[in-house]
Amino acid sequence: MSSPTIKHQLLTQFARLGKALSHPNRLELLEFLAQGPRGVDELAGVSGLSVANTSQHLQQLRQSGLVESRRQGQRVYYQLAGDDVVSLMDALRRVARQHLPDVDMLVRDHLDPRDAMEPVPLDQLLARIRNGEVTVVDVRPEAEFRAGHLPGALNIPLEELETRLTQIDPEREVIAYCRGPYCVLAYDAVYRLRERGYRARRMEDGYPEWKTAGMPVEETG
Amino acid sequence: MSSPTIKHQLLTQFARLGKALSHPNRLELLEFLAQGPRGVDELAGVSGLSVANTSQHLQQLRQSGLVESRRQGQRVYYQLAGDDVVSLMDALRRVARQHLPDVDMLVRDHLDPRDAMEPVPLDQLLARIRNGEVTVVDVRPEAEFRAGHLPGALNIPLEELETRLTQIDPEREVIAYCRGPYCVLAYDAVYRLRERGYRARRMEDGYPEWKTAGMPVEETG
DNA sequence: CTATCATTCAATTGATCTATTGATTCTTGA
DNA sequence: TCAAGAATCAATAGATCAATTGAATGATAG
Repeated sequence: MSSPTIKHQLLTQFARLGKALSHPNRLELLEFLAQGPRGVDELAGVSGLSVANTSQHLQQLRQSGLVESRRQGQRVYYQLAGDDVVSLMDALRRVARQHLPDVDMLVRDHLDPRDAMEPVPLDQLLARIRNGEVTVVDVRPEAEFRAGHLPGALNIPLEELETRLTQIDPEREVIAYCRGPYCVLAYDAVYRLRERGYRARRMEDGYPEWKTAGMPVEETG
Repeated sequence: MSSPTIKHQLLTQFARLGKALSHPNRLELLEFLAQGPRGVDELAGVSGLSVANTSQHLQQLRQSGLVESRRQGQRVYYQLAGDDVVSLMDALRRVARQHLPDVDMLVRDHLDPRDAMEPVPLDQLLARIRNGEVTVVDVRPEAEFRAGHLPGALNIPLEELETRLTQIDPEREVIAYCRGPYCVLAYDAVYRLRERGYRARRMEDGYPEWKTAGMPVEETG
């Protein structure tokens, strides 16, 4: 061994990252943060955790280098440390899907059946948006939509889908998207739209991946 | 929340993967396994762990889906579950390097100074090997070399480097490689060769990445 | 300066993880 | 069938981690 000490130090550091990814609550927080910066209470709200607990998990994430925080007024905003964190989570999901039978089963049983309709790849979609061929529907809650969305997207949170169907042209194809590849919102939306006769498909991946891929977005700053 | 149960189940499964990556010894085992299949006692030997401990870590890795095992005779061989596992580890290293100051410091202080010489990218190297322009030196132990190596590579384990210098043509450029991007063996080799006046450079990444990239290899067996 | 809100800290308990030890299973060769 | 090597299993003690609780900090509005 040329330098076991350095090697071990490096491995210990890498393991810190793994530890950060080893708790479901932290992974959920990372998924929310992939949407964009969020405050602590906001994150506590959507994840159903106590504020103190959320804060502690976020600090672990910060110490592991996955997220950063900045203070703005009396609240603290957390955000992913970089796009490579999104890539890391993608790699994690891909391996899980590929090699954990339980994951494959969950996805197959609960998500895939609704998705016999193949998802639309990002790059193809951009061209069709510019041609005005499709109606892009963002089914996330309004707050997330406001923080950033696809160009020309129509925001219809899932709960309002039935009541706002009239806003969607039945002649044009509908592309729904939400938070990410395993976000069920878009699946649900496509499912319900198809039930009503719309030609609906799901966008492959979600908003964070779209943005990470360098595609144009509309942001409210 | 459309289906919190499924979501939570998925996150829990993803967390299993993170847990597998949360201990330095397991990461080290994964790095060795990235070289190719290995027996338990072999892994225990190179990692310095007891056989029982090694076995238990390997079983955790297997349960997390990262590695597979098969019995051959009286010994059990473990191997990575797929190339996506290598990608996952790459993503992990990249994020660590980017966002953990300690890692960047370690790499900068101990590895980078020896590497002012820029590493050779994989794709460029292949062409130069075929032209016969370079001497490719594999500095890993002989056992690992035998399991698989770059086409035409010369195996000179680091300890034997000084005694076998005569086998290297001083006129041709030397490209050294070993186990991976953070393997210190190749750094050491380049450093020592340069001390003696050779034109030596390091291959970017190591044998596992080369093989994963679909490049040609020579395998025994 | 005080009251209030958002966040963090500190301390506790119960749960999970790790390395070691010694016994056990499984396979091969005699 | 028996003995030996390889790997796993089972049980233990020490360490680390997670969620809760209540107190403490930091920033803003009045």
